[in-house]
Amino acid sequence: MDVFGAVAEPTRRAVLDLLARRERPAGELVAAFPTLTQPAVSRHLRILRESRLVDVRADGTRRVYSLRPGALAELDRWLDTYRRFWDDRLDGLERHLDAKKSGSVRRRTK
Amino acid sequence: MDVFGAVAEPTRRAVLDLLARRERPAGELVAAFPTLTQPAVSRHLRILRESRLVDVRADGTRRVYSLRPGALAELDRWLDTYRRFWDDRLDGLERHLDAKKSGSVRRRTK
DNA sequence: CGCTTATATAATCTGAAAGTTATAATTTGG
DNA sequence: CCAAATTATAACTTTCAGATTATATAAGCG
Repeated sequence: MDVFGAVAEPTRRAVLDLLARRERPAGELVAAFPTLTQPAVSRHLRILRESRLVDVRADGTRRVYSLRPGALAELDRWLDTYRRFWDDRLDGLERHLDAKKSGSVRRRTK
Repeated sequence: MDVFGAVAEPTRRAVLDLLARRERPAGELVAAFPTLTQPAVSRHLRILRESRLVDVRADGTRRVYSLRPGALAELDRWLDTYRRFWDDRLDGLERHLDAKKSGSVRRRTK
């Protein structure tokens, strides 16, 4: 599965959101989705692994997952082609600069 | 179908790529995919319409499709959360500025 | 060692997505 | 009007992603 397919799934985006804050062992991620079974989450993690969106490191029996930067950059590059369609008022650049200066995550503008 | 799901499909991304250069009637888009039938492409166009990624305008019997900026901005906003993970070397900003200055589409860096 | 804990994999089921053929709807030109 | 052209929709089939249950694998602990 490619990166586009990987992030198309809401649960997987939620996993990425959790990992964006901090790395977590698989069990914690399983617990974060009470409506899903452990194998279901494990399968999502496998897909995220295979599409290079996350890293895993062993810690005893635990498997600690962390976000992996590179893969999402592919999405960003794809968006480059289209960015000019809404970017002409420089909003995107302003957001970009703002995010960098403050070092924090920008809130939605609208 | 949401925007993430819409762009997850390779054919639909190819349609967006074609529309990024210029607007095109449905028939031209159908012709661009010789391995698919007309209804198959028409269905993809419907999905792109419903997810607000394209606009349609009637021209006689023709239906002229064009790219619609707003929807992809949602993807861009989602990426904002993760951008800092690969943006620390300022590459993303440089690309951003470069693309704006040159007014052209940046080639892949690697 | 076994037993428990943590996670992954296998086998299977199910529903949704995407493709096909056939047909409808709409506009235009003669 | 009628026929051709263009596009959309309907009905159906097939493929595939995502879920479940059951089981395997592997590490830590008494």
